[in-house]
Amino acid sequence: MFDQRVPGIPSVAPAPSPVYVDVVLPRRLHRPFTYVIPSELTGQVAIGQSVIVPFGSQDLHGLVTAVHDRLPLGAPEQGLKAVRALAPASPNHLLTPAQIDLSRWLADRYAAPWGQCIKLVLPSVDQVDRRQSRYLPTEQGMTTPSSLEGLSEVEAQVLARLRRRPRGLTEATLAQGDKSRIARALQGLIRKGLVVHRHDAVVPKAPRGNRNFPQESAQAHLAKVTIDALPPPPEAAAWPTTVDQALSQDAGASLLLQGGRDTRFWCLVQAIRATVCRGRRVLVVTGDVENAGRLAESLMAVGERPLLLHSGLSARARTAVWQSAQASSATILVGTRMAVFAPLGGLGLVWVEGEDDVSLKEEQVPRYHAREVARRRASCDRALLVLASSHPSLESWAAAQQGEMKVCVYRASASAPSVRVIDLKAYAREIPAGTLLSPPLYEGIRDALRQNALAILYLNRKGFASVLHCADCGAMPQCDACSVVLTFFKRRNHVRCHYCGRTKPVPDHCHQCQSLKLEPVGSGTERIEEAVRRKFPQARVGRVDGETIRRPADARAFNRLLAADELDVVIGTQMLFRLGLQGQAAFVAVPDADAGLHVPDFRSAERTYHGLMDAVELARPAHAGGVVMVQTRLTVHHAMVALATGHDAVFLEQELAFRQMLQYPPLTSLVRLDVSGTLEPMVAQAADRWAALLRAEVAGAARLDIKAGCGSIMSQHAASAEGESSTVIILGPSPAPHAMVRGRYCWQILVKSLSPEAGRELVVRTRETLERGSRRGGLRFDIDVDPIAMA
DNA sequence: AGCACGCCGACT
DNA sequence: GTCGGCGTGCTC
Repeated sequence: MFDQRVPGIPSVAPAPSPVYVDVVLPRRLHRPFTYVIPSELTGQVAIGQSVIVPFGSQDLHGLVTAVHDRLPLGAPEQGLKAVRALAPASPNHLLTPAQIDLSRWLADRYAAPWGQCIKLVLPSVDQVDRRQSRYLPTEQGMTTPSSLEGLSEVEAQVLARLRRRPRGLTEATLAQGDKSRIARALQGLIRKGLVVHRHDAVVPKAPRGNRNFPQESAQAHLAKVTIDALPPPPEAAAWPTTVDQALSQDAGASLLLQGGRDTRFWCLVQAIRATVCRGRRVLVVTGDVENAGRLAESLMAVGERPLLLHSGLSARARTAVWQSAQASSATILVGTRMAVFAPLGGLGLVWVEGEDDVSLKEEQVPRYHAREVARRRASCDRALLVLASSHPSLESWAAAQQGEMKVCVYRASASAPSVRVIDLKAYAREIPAGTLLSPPLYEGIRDALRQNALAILYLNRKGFASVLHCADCGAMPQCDACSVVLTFFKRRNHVRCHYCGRTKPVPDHCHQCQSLKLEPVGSGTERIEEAVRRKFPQARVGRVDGETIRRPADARAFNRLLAADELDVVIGTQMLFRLGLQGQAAFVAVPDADAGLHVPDFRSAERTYHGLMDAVELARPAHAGGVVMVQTRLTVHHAMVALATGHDAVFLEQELAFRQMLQYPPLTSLVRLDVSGTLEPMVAQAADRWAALLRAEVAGAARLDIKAGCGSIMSQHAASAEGESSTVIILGPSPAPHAMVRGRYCWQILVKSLSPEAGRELVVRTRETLERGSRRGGLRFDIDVDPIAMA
């Protein structure tokens, strides 16, 4: 069809139609695969097009990333398969250049296979409906008497069933109940030529209906008027002007917004209106499903019509939302992490709500951080990026300090409760063993009960490790090199650093105060609930944690209980902050604020501080009697000082200084490498090999630097000690904190580097060499760029 | 990633 | 002997 040469005119190199395509498949594969374009598809295959290709024994949707008119380098010369079909010409199967770029960026940024990244920008590539493939008896299978063949019992049964249904049966129908047995029999029958497996590569049906919008509340129209008329909260008076200026900048500005939940929501509504006025679209991303739902509902209540996208929706519902976003029928989309890839064009505002939330980081490959993707999307569309939270992440705050974004702090001082930091050491003798109930805490609860008001106890015991601490001063032994808490191994009687893997004998005295009372901590918090119940037998006590609140329905039930005034004291973990109890408690206590510091992670102080801030937010304003008590043995810790004085900057500046001193993010860039497999010695050996490879590369680069530059010769010793002079530092390998996960042994290596690219590039290069070697023992090599926690 | 194939132990 | 569980290697 393309080859319409006019006869008579000599064929002077007519632009040849491409004959080969590179296809990226939605699998964990690092390279594209080359296919032949069959003659009937000549001229119809373009970059960005989704195609159906045979891959092994299955048919897959893949994405065309390149077209060639001759065999591309590296492709096998024979045995190439042909593209089976084009995916239907629906927007569902066509990536825009922007989406291709985003997926490519993601693959580079997070050292992830491109195919996996494409799944995020085009979820429907993964949906070739396998249930539509059918098994059919062949002619031979229809005619041969089954008794004659060497068939197993199951094979004979399956063949008999298929003979009765010459149009074939789907695997789902055939394999009811007994999957693998029948699948195996089918393979046997196929091998014997009695059955064929036919893939019609049917594309999933287009979803019906337009129920993608959350229910509109009856008062929405009225509400819109109300909020417009509502004066801005005094602390955020400057916001409308700030947003207006930011939106007017053509380059795409970034703002770091810090404030309470209600203030932030007001700011969001203002920003949305200003953006929509300019004819541009809005993407709002937040950490958890409930919050996304709540935001969407609140936006509905003020008259907006956001699309809602999160992992709680069915695949079909998600596809529908995706289509609506692409079809431009919506201007606002609210959702969780995954929503940051929604195909919403012409963005004017990208809002990350709760930008410090760790759930914005995906823990599966590709291990992206939605905040970073949001940044990328905003910059591609020259949109305004707003990172909003009650307490900024250190990353974002440092970026603001560097002048990369403007900071807007809208704190309503009037709504702050009175905060008291209690020194547990001072009450050591008065506290019943293991209960942590100091006299002031006890009084606080009693006062709240007397007023018939709510008391909340926040127990931060997430990710507890076995750690030693000094009973006198509260200090915890740390790794000299990594400055993270050392984990205590009782059986081996040693302490170990999870970052660099070094072990030491258990120290016999505290380095801070020379006390000899170093003891393991960790069990005290469990007894608090019991102690509260015993001390206040008349109080109605409720517990909120991962066990009591499993589903959103549980949270609603709990809220109903509270609303009906059925609870006096609520004890809980971070889960407390998701219930929307902000500003409701007369008394909030944190019996053991240090608990969060017992996590061997350089971010443990930041997490602890954020948890404490969230706890403070649960209390009423001081003028309404709101009191917060925070108990600690580390009263001089910057988190406690910041909390006691109410000056965020105390914490942020001090913490940033620590990170700088110890070369942690945000001042350096971190990559965690996971080596896992079924045989421990092989895993350990492979991890050693990778670390050695990395060190060799680093040393090689350092030698080059020396030759080129200063000429001073680094001694062997200094080189192997990886001194400050090096821009890349390799820590480990060490067994992962949870050394065995699902029968696989895990080891990890940390790569610290001054430039993010240097670390990433080094890691990717060495993985290639490593994977070229043997892959026995089920070894896997995973890369986590900017890890948020140790695995 | 997902699938087939092959080897091995448990059971009819 | 058959069944089904894993470990291993391959996919244009």
